[in-house]
Amino acid sequence: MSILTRNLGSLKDPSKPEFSSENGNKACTNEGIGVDAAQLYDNSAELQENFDSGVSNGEASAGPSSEHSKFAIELPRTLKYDCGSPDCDPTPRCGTEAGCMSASLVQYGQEASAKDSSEGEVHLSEMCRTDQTKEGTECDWESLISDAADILIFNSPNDSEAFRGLIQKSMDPLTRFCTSLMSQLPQNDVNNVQNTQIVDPIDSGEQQETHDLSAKPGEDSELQEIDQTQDNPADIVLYKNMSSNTSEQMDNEVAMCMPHGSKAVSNLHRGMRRRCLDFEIVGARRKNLGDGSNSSSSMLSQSDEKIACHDKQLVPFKPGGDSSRRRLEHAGENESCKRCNCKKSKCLKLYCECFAAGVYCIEPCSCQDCFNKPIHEDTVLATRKQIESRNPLAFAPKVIRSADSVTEIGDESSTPASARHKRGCNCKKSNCLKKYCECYQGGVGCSIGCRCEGCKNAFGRKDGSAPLGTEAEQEEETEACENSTVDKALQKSDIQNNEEQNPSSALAITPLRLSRPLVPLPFSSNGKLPRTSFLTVGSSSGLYTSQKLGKPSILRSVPKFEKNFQTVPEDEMPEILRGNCSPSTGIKSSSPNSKRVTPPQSDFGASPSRRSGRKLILQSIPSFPSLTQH
DNA sequence: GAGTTTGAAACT
DNA sequence: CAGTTTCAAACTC
Repeated sequence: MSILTRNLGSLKDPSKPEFSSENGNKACTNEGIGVDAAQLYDNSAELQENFDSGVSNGEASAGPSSEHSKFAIELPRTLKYDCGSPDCDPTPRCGTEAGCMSASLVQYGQEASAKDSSEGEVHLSEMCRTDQTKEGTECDWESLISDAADILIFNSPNDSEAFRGLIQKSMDPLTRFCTSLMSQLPQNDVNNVQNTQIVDPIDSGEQQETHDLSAKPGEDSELQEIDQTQDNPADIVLYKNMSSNTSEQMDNEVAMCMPHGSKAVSNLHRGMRRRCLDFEIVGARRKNLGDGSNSSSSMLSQSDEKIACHDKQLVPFKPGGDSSRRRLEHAGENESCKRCNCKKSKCLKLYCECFAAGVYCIEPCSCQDCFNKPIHEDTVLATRKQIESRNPLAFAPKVIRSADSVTEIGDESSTPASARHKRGCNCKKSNCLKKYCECYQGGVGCSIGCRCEGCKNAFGRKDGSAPLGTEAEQEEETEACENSTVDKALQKSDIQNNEEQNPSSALAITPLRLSRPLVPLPFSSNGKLPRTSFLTVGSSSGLYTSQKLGKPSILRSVPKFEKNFQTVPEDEMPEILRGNCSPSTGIKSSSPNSKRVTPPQSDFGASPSRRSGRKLILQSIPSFPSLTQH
């Protein structure tokens, strides 16, 4: 609790000392580091603007959509955490996304603070209306809901409750969403809520699908276990709070749907903030999983892996200390979770993988003078803002999934791979055969946009030659996905990536830095290429698709899938939204450097993978009106 | 584990 | 915008 409170306080309180931590003095010296709360708020405003702009681009109903987009962005990110899809490589990406989430959430909260509560209310109410009235939007809601569920689980339980209704709703027809939500809230008992929170997040992944039903029964048990197993009192407290505050939260939920629940709105925002900040909870959860004693653990195991990846984000704070240790152990299993080793950047530059990934540094990091910690949240956000101001895509996923079919982007076609590095590499000596190469590292082929020399990228050469060529590479590729050929593989992986990376996805301007591009940690701990890694950002694709296709198509298609799969893919929404949000969003975006940036493309197409269903959903999700370009 | 290589990020 | 420097990861030994 105390932690939670602190976090909230820090977020809300502009006056809060920027650097409370031991490093505080250093931080001040750092340029750009010392940013005041006002700046942060400004960021929020900017974000807001981005969204609005996106809206303007889109349809008339843009207003609401903007809010949607916000939610979508945030929510999706969360999903990533759990998304444990069986296929998914529990790679670091997860962590990254989580980080994104946190960041996004934070910003979101800031926005809320900065903005008029009334305004927020309107948006929310409109959202509800929109959903009710529009089928297309339904998808959005569902996705949002599912996302929300994830958030709830991983982030603060309290907040999650607020969404509980939404989550439940997800199961129900959207049309009834708001109304039912309100009516249901009262009926729900705490247990259910908790269960929902826990379970839903998991759902996001395929596993989730499989486990959803099974999981629910054990939800209570799981929750209990958490309490029992938790080393960290703080975590326990949080979970318990959830139950205690249920009524209040319920109110909040209702407010969300309620047209004029300014209070509700504020609460909601607050909740989001809390989620962002309360990583401990997640950690607790993880611990739980890590203990593996639970019956539920089995189902969580997969997601757990991912979660482990998120350790950084999830466990920025170590209230208890023990928890972090456990996590580490856990994480150790998956080396995929990387930690930085920054010496001079203070982990506030893109040099820092953690920072670049949008995640906080955690214990395992060997960094020095690290400011990339929750305590320095302000600094981190400010720095981010700075960097983004320089390069809006700085935090976008480095690898953008693009549909092969999509030709608009142009260059992309050169590479067989469906995904591309947003800027392209500039390798001179590695021949794009080592992880020095971001394209290779990201499991994507080089494209025309790359300035590499002697490209031999196993995933696809710059010249467009088939991926794979070198024997050694083939091995890797084979491992990774046999994919060199493969769109399918890519798609499959894309799904994961989308969920994970997307957040920031490609989309050009991600208003909220939330999403962190997945950290390029595609490679498995053993150094093999991550199967999923190459997949890349699907979300962006979603966005792209939406733009191209236009809302109508999207909306129509989406609902269909949604119904089939209640779980909505996390990222897609956000990406799409982002795309809208960013004025420039268009299909292409150019990096400040004039380096080539490939917009995310969607490959709607299908992915044969088992996740296909899910993937489709994600892509289709972008039903937001604002998304459509015209 | 230390040292080297590499290329992105940052700076000029 | 190009060139240079800085940085930290990737890699090698």
